Amino acid sequence: MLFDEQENGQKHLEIGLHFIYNAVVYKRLRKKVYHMATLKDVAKLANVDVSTVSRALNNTSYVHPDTKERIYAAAKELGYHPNVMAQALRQGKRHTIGVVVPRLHMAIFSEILQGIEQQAGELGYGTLICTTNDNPKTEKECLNRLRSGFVDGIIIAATGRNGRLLKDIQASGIAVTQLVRRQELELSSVVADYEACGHDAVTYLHGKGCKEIGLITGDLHLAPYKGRYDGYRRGVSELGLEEITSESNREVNSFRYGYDCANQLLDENPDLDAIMASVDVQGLGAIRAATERGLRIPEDIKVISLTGHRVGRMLETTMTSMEMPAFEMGRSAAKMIIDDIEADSKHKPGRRHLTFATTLVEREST
Amino acid sequence: MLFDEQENGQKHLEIGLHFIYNAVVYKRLRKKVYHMATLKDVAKLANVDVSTVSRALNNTSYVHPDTKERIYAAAKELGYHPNVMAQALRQGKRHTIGVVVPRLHMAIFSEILQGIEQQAGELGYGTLICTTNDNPKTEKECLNRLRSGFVDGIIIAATGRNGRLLKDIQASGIAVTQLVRRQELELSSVVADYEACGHDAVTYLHGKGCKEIGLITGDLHLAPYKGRYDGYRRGVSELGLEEITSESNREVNSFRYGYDCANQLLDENPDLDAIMASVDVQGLGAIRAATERGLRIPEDIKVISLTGHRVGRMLETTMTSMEMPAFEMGRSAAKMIIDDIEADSKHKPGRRHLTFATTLVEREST
DNA sequence: CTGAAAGCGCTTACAG
DNA sequence: CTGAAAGCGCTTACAG
Repeated sequence: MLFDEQENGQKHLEIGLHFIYNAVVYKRLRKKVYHMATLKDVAKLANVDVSTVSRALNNTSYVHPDTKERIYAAAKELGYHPNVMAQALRQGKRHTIGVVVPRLHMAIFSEILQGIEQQAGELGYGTLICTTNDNPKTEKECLNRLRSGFVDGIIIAATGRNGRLLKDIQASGIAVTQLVRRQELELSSVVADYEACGHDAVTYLHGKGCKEIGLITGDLHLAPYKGRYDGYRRGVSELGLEEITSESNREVNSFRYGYDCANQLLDENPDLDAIMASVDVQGLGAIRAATERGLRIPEDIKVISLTGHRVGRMLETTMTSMEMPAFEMGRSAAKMIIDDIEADSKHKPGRRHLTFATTLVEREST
Repeated sequence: MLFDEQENGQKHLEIGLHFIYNAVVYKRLRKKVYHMATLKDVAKLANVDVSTVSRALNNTSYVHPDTKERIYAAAKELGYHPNVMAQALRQGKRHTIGVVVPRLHMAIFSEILQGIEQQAGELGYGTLICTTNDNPKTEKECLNRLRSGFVDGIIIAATGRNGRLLKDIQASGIAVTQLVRRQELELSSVVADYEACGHDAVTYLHGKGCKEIGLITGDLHLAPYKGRYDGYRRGVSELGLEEITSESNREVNSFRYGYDCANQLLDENPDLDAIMASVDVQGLGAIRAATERGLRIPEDIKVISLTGHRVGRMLETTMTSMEMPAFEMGRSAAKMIIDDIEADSKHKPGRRHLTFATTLVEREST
């Protein structure tokens, strides 16, 4: 079989795939109960008070050079590492931001995440990542977990079903920024211009001579799908073309989704000359479906993805796509939320919405 | 140009890609200083001591039903969420495991991660993910961050350059399990049988009639590359074939790496009839290189990947690969480390090494 | 059945 | 320049 049913599911077990355990216990480790060195240990060894150690180590006020030296030596000798939980509890700041996304695998989110991590890292923040698989219940659990003291802020590509909870979280003092999906206008966001993206793509294809342009779409409750669809519709209407769309009830970010929709589009529209896929893996499915029917790409049919992902460049037929500056979007979202977190409570920057332009990158599929 | 230089780099900026800021400040939020409800607040409202609230909420000892009801009502009214930092500080357990991997994007790690997350979730643990990009310095920073109170255990696909640090961390009471790469025999591990994988692949290709089989390899300091190479060598020697390998100084987990190595192999061995790629993205590069030379796959040349990743199924020419049970490996690693964490300190299970078998999945590229 | 107290590891006014 | 003390939010023996 070509692909298995669980392509994006949790239980990924290819048929005929077995595994064996070669559990070899090499040696039983004698358990020594080590005790991570604490400030107190350092203080005792350096013969000063814990408060002095704290000040010396954090450079938070003047400490006599000699004392400082003793303290540093003691800390080094004991391999002292501050306990971040205690620091956080005391200071009310965790220097950590939570990132909640539907998925990482084969999705634009893994590119965005690199931007978030880089920017956060530069500003001294760590990230805590949760994947929801677009399940509102999972999302809710993630959010509740994060809100309970793990993070100072949350960046989320939401399902749109926990808007109330997100606003509660924001109200309780944890910064929230929406990423990719602007579901709530009351919360800050960093997104791409999906409407223009859909419009530009259909206009481009028309310019290439296409007359019957199909759109593979997704859940229109989600802003990006809605935006692309709106842009497509506007373009189609401006150009005097017919609106042709398809969707499926499979996992939306999947090869199979694109494959099924493309087949449906081709069945119902024998003269179809272009397919617009919402995301790259759908585009892969569409390319495969067209190829199986003996259609040549791009001669017989053109394929474009509306969410450029790095895989598009790596194919036998590389894929034209509308690319969003994923890395920069990640950086922006991180910057925005950290600004929020660190702002003096009297000067919170307030809600902001950022929209990035997308760019057409021509490759071989059009 | 076909691909840009930063394919796997940090600065992903496709040429000609610009972005605009449409920063629209919709409304300035009046900052209310909310104060997350604490046990104390609940206690006051329910008119009992904090200790009773704690016992009631955690079901940790009998509490009078009436009292319990008052407490539940109060907690609900205040929207109480326990502060995990405080719990962790008090209990010495964080119910969180750190996961340190080279990358998530287009790599097997994102599949493994799903297994880790599922298993951890079932056992009440969260995960904290760090990516190192195989940079030992970044890895060191990640580890130091994690060890300082964030996690109870660390699952790592290591660079192999911080072995000393890892052992220190283990010694300091934080469980450590190696994943995918068994670099240190003193630390537990969950890996696939790379040696058999390389051997089986070359044997399979020979069975298909191939006589000149090239291997695209990587950093032999890393156990998986070393293992596959050893297996390949054993196979080649058993079969009386010539050893043909190639490597490049590009980012190892990249399309370009595979593309360059395939071209080198084909330049130096005009009769080459098979290419074994270490990972799927290399395989994509090899397919592309072969196709550009007018070679047909699989008729003129066969391509196989030694690390099956979901993308292999989604291509115009689907790719044969040796697949490891990534999801199960993730589950195992999580189970193993949580067993370790929760074991009574007198009965630590000790070091264990698990090796999973890989399975050949035939597709169209061979 | 429930309260008072100690303490997890830190930071930070407050004295001196 | 440095110490003593309070407190972040919780849990858990110890009493009663």
